[in-house]
Amino acid sequence: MQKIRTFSPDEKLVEERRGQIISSAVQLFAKNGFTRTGIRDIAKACNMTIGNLYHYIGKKDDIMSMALAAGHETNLDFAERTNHSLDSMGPVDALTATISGYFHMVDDTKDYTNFVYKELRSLGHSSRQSVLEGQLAVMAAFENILRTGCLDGTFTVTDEKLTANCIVTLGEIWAVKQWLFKGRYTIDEYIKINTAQIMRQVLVESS
Amino acid sequence: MQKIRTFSPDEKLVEERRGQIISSAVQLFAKNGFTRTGIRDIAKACNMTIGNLYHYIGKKDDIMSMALAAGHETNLDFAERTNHSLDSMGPVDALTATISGYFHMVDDTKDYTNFVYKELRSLGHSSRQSVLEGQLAVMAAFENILRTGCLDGTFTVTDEKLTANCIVTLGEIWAVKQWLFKGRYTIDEYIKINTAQIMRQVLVESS
Amino acid sequence: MQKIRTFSPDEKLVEERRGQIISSAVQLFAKNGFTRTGIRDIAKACNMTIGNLYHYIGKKDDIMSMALAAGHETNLDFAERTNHSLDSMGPVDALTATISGYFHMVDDTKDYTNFVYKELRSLGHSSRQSVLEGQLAVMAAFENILRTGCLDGTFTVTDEKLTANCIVTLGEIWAVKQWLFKGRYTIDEYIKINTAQIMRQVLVESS
Amino acid sequence: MQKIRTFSPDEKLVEERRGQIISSAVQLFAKNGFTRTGIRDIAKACNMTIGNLYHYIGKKDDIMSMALAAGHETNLDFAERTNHSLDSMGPVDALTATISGYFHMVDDTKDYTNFVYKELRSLGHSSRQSVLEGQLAVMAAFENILRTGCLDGTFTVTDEKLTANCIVTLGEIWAVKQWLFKGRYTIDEYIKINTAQIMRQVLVESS
DNA sequence: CATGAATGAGGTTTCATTCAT
DNA sequence: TATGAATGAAACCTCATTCAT
Repeated sequence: MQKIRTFSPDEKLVEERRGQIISSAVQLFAKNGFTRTGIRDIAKACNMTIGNLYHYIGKKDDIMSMALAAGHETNLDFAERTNHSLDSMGPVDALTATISGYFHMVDDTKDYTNFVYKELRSLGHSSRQSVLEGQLAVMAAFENILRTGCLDGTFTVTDEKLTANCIVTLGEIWAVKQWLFKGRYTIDEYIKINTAQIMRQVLVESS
Repeated sequence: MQKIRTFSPDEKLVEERRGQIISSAVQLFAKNGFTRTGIRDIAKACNMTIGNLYHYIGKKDDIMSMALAAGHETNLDFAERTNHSLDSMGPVDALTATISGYFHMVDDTKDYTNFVYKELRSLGHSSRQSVLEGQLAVMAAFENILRTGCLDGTFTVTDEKLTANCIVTLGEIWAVKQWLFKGRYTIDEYIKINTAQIMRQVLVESS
Repeated sequence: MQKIRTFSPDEKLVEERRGQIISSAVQLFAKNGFTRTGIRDIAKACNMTIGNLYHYIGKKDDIMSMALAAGHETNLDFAERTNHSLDSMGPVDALTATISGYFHMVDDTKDYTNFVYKELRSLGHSSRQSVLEGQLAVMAAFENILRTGCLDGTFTVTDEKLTANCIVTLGEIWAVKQWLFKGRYTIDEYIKINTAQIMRQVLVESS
Repeated sequence: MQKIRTFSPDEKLVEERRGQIISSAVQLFAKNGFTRTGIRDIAKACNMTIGNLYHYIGKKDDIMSMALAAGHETNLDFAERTNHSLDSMGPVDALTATISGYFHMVDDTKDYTNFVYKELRSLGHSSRQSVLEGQLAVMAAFENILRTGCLDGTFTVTDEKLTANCIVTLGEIWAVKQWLFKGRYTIDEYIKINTAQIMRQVLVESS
């Protein structure tokens, strides 16, 4: 988590420029992958010259680190918020709300999800660990809801880990398989159908 | 599907060498991505010299094309075999067998699956179409079973496409998220649990 | 010796700023060389911003020119003072005093000496000529003393040029080979021993 | 002392090409310094293309390392040979022969000497130590002769280290101050005069 | 059939210099 | 007078591909 080199003393500006860089870059990374995306492409995409871009980063890899860090934080935040949802709701509502929240989050950060699917396996050890940590936190949040539901008899689940993974994956796949869903479903329809299916899986059968 | 250049007239040898090249390359592509994998790495991995390797391919891209073509064929074969399964079994058995068959196939070709997840979005239009066609064929096979089951009252499914996608995805994810499953489940356990879950989703509730 | 561009009409200030710039820069040039020393490093070392620094110089090369000019002047001054020393002293005292004066001067301007040793060969023709002229002036001053001593029978020297060069070099080497002398000799010890050795070389043997 | 990357398995060729590279590069480094010398310049100087040059080195720095290593070895060899000279000669002959040998060696490797004078201060710690070690070995060889001569009453020297340094420096300066000597002295004349001077310094005065 | 040295275009990165504020 | 963001040329380095042996 070391500081990234910059030549500018103006922290506000640095933050702003880095934001532009990351969001342009993640789009390109998601489409073409890290290696195929040239610095020139990134610079062009965020209307900077190459030289200027390098005032805000130290090297190309830094862009990836920053993008991963941002996504990681988003995941941790989501997990934290989710863990509070059980305070005010029953398991069924909590699960419904969390699925919807997660799927919407994925929809808002499609590029990040695709980028991670593309690059995860080629990341260095520490970056990779950090990404996985974020994903595990989200899964743990779902597991928590499922476990609570099992304890009070609302849900019946053989293996919470696997079910949580299934839910998370269905969300991610929305971003990853856009080619399949585009034009067929809106995100809300997709959520509705999948939520129904998931509920069929986990709810105790009411005779 | 244009012919790939070779300098050798011996088709047997060409076939053999290309097989070596593809299987070495797909491993590397899955781990490091196409661009990060150098011709040198591929040559080393299959114990050829660069010069010799270039006797059997025309350019680096050809290796990718060949790998994709091989995967495509595997998918089409699988779909075809599956479509015959209903001739001799009921929908429940057919679904169970097909899930198992598909998941095992993914397990046997993990590298290919990861490679596709990594590179699909950066492929050129025609290669991409061809890959998607293969995936759709597999999905269609599952849809076919589900639809048959619905017609005879065994299954109840809101949206066959989505359910088929869910099944296929759960299979692929076995390869893609090895970091999550490794050491926790064997492929057979994974199949068993997921099959059970899927059945809960699609089987008509027997009161 | 063309004028160096400045945006400031205040000559006092220009002079002052340039002094700061040169002394910071020469230190860095001596350690890292001209090319490896960035404008940024120089600006930081003299607590200016890049923009401000460029108000007092036209281009990076100007800093080098100014540094060389300053050293050149120091050399000429030294040579001039030396040429007067024979007016009031005999050759032995004059030589002793001049050696001491020269070695102390080198000690005071170590950075400049190292900088010249590093960069001399890569200078353009005219800068280079100017530096050499300064060095020759100093050598000539020593030659003059030696020649005078030879004429009056105090010294015996085969080749005044070479002996003068030897003396000057022993002085310069104090700055250049600091790694060898540091902690072993003070400048005054170094002067004492070397003076003795030089005297043994040049004094007529008194039987 | 780690191996330098090469793509060629032919060690003979690698050795040969590296020899060409080093000798071309050292010339350029001596004249323009390491940083000002571009890879293009080096490639041009040894009639290679940039790409081909990079088959025999890993990075520009490697060229410097190799050049330093070669010079280092030359120094150690010289020191070793010198240490045997006392076996068969008296101190006076040994000193005369060694001075001549050393000065000739410097003359043969002028570029290396100039290169070291230019770059020593900007080298990283370990390269630097290695160069200094070589220089100290040569100095120690001279010290050894001087000390032997003092013990048997032939020489009288106040400080062997300083005298050894003086001798070595006079040799190096032949390469460094070519501008001063060129056209005035041949290397043999330079050796003759300096040897005489040094002898005057170190020989016990015979009344 | 096999080899690997050679090529050169294109990628990333650095840095002196300018100029609007 | 002072600032530092922006520029773009040029540096280093990689790698797919060819071709003489």
